[in-house]
Amino acid sequence: MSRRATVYDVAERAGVSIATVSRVLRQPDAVRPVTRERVLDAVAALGYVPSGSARGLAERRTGVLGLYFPGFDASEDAPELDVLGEGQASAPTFTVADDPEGGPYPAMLFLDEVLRGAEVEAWKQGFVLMIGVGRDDPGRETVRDIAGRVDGLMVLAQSVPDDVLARLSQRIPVVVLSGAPRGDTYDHVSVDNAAAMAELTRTVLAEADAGRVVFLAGPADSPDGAQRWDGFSAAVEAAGIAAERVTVLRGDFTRASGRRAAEDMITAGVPAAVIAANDQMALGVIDAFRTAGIGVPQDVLVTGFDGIEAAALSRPALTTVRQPMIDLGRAAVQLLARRLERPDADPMSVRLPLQIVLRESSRRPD
Amino acid sequence: MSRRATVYDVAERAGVSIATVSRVLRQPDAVRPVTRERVLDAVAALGYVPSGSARGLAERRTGVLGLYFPGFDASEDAPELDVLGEGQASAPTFTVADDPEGGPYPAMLFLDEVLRGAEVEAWKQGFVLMIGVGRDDPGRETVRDIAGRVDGLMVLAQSVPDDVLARLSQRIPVVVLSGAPRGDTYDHVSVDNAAAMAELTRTVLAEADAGRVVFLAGPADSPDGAQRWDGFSAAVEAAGIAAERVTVLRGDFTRASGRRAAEDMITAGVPAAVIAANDQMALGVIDAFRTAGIGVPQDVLVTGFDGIEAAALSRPALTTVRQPMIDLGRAAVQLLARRLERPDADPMSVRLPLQIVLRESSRRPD
DNA sequence: TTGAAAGCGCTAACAT
DNA sequence: ATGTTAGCGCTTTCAA
Repeated sequence: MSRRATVYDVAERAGVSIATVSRVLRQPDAVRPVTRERVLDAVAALGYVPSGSARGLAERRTGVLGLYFPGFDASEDAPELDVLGEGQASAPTFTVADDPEGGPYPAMLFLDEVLRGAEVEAWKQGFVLMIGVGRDDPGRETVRDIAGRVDGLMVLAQSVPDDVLARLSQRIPVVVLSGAPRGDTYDHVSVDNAAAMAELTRTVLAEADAGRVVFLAGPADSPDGAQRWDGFSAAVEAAGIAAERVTVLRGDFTRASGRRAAEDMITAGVPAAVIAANDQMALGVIDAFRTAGIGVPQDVLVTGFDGIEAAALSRPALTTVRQPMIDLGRAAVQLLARRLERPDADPMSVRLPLQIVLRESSRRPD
Repeated sequence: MSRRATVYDVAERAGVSIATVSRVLRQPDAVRPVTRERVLDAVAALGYVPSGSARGLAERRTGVLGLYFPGFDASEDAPELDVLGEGQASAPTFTVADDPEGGPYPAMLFLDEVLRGAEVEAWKQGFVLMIGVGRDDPGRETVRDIAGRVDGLMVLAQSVPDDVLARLSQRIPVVVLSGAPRGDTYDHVSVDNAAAMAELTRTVLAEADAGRVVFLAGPADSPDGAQRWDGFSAAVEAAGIAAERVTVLRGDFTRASGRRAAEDMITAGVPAAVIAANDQMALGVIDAFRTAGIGVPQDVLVTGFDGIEAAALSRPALTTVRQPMIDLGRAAVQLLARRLERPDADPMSVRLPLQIVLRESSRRPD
């Protein structure tokens, strides 16, 4: 890996100018076949790979789309992994075990699916994807760093403060994912959290006494969480119960916080139904109830929100509202691609449909 | 979004030179506080975001790691999604349904988990990740494109031909994931497919007649698939059966191909056990057997390989060999980070342990 | 069809 | 502490 080959090296070796080298790579037909071959040979011989930075600088575009999100839920305390350490050679290449309960990592979650969608669509459209995960940087370096390297940026709602977002969008198109629309400065893809939660709540209230329902809320600063509360409280009020009278517990969207909340409920008296602001917490609730010997749905109904995979596969299967996560990612890419083509088009807001999925956990046995 | 602000604009507005602007951003302490403030004000006022291309060119490094993989399994025929079309406004914001069977997209698969691992580790180490998914490009443009934009590249085994890989590694460090080690030119992270498959096979042979076992192989060009076959055949021979006598069916790692293979088996006579080269195919086999009223594990044992999530959650739960997918991704990033620090270190090969997970599908009922 | 030369926007010596 | 300047490696007019 001596010194990296550049256009100059290739040009010299092929006996042509750097302009010709560039042409061979960009518009091969503009070069005489003989010349082209000579250049291609030199390219191969030198292992020449064009510098993306130089090209990006000269072309003033990169062909890369950025996706930025806040940070990892539980993965922040991912276990240490040190493959570079000693003692590798002596380790066994496999072990045998009876089905171990859950590994050290969480299952596929919201972000993974959004990412998958973005990948698929970027791939279809011929873009490359750059992924940045926020760290606790005061100066918001990471997101700016990414913004400087891409043609367009997708950000998860609330992962970036408004002022930073405003500045970034001065440089490149920005698409905001989910959450409440933020004015109409940016392109936006969202879902109708409130409407779906209201409907889901109505369904539950058909089976459970509105006065004995507990709402398990998300973190106070989550816009999605807030919208879900809005939908819930609207439905409860419509059923003739003041929202203030409902028991509200607050979690942080993690499974563990759901377990804790359920333990509190057990202490205070098991409710008729628990409506959680996301699946993870709902699953935690079910965990804790099971441990305590309380049956779902026999003794208490439970619902979630998001539609992660684990919700479909839990026992009992969890009633939830499925977000079109993959399509959210895809839509964001489409919006970005569109704006890159037509920079001056009006900001567009796309609202994707949610799907309420009724399953065992909310269906009182006959 | 007039013209993008550059260092020159900022410098002019702040009444300083471009060098000072650059300093304020790179080494703030080297600038007098008053000056720094002036510059920062100008930055904010102009919405200045440094160009990653220019910076990368000048610094000769980007801080980005690349991850390249072949293409999407089944997602190539992902359904059309057109969010930009008409009629959006009138669409309902949600729908209600009883638990729908499987959506249009596959569950979280091998690649998704590897990706997650890479993300986590890149995040920990302060790198940004660039993801490229291969298209059927003759000139291998995509991977070269990525290689030109990153400081180091991770590729999935067999997703890139040897000659291309060799060329790329002339420019930047390359880490190859999984599969058989390719000489010792690159850093490498792999697993011992053969040993684990041999052990798994032995376990199955303890319950099923070796003469009545079917091996469901992967595509002929998969090195992982080949290694799994090696392990299987070794175990079978050790049991006193010539490998040639074993019935071998070939699939392409998809669930559908597993279903087809099972249908063939049903026609030819249901075997005592099916050992599949990956989980997807094993799940397909179970699908088809269930449809035909053949019980797993009562009538036939089935095992997979990979340890994807769906394997743990299927009915019956699938015996498999769990790959440390997340750790594979993390290890690759660690290897890359190490090499960027010490470019001349000897190529390193890390072998991660597999875990054989015995579950219902291979456990003959008492 | 090919070459010469002027940027693209930034960093990092080197001067001051 | 700040300014000047020479690249970094490529694309793209404009000429020849």
